Amino acid sequence: MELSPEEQLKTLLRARGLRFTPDRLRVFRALADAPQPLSVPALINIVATDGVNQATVYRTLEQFLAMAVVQTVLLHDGVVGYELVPPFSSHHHHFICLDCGTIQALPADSVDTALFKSLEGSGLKAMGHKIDIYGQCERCHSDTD
Amino acid sequence: MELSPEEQLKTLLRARGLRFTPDRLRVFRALADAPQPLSVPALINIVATDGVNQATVYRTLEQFLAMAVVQTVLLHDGVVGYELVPPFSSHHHHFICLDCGTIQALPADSVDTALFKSLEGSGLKAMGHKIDIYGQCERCHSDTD
DNA sequence: GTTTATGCAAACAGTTTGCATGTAC
DNA sequence: GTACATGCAAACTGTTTGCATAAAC
Repeated sequence: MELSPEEQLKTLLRARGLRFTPDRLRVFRALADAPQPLSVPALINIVATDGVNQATVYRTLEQFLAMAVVQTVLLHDGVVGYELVPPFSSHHHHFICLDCGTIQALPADSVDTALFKSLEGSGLKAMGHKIDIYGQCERCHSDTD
Repeated sequence: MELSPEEQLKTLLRARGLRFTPDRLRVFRALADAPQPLSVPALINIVATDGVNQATVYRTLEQFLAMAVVQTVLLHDGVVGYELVPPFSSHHHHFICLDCGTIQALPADSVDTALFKSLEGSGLKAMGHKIDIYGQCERCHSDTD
């Protein structure tokens, strides 16, 4: 049977002797509900409305990172962002249009297969990755033709 | 004819009304000589031996970023690193070992070819990308066998 | 000679830490 | 009841800024 993401979080916390508290759930949900990775200030801002303290956010992120519940990604302007890792979120890549700035998710399959193939025989064992592709989306591309 | 990377930097600076100074060249060389992206403290540490001031490093990085001479990448522990962009450095991707934290450059060719192939027929036109692969390097992988 | 770059030190912002209190188990 | 989690405030670190001086052009 399948556990809900929040049940999985509870299990993971228990396995480490940590407690499943309302504040930790609030941080988790803020990340789960966000359409994009969140910077620390953005995350603090969101959960502050639920009365979660700054220090608690920092401590929680550190634990989630150690538990591999979240991962860091680089936002456009050199700021570090946090997002849930699979299976807590779906695995995908991003295509960022340099003209109009829209970001669209790319299905992971074809890219991933290609990627792992390219490492064959290298002795490297890939366990995760992050891909951002920049260019022109269909609409902007046809505009310049 | 081909200009050397340092001549190109000079030209780019001049084009913006900025000056080609010894300190800027030292920051540029530190980045060019580094086998990996450098965190700000690491970079400060390196050029400090040449007598470059902290504030100068921050100001120079900001300019290089605006000039698209450097780009930011995410280091293993959620720290932001800086590296030269092509044509100032060769185009490559990174393999980050989750065990020992070392970062190694991957030749771009095989990965890139695979990547562009995966976009065929999508209507998307890729112009640039950034790939980080996480996993175990050869040494750490054999340690756990 | 003019304009930009740099060094210094102060100001600032973001992050971490210690300790008393509250809460999950 | 015990051990962990949280809130608060102070301490700390990294980053930015203003201004006087130095250097590039």
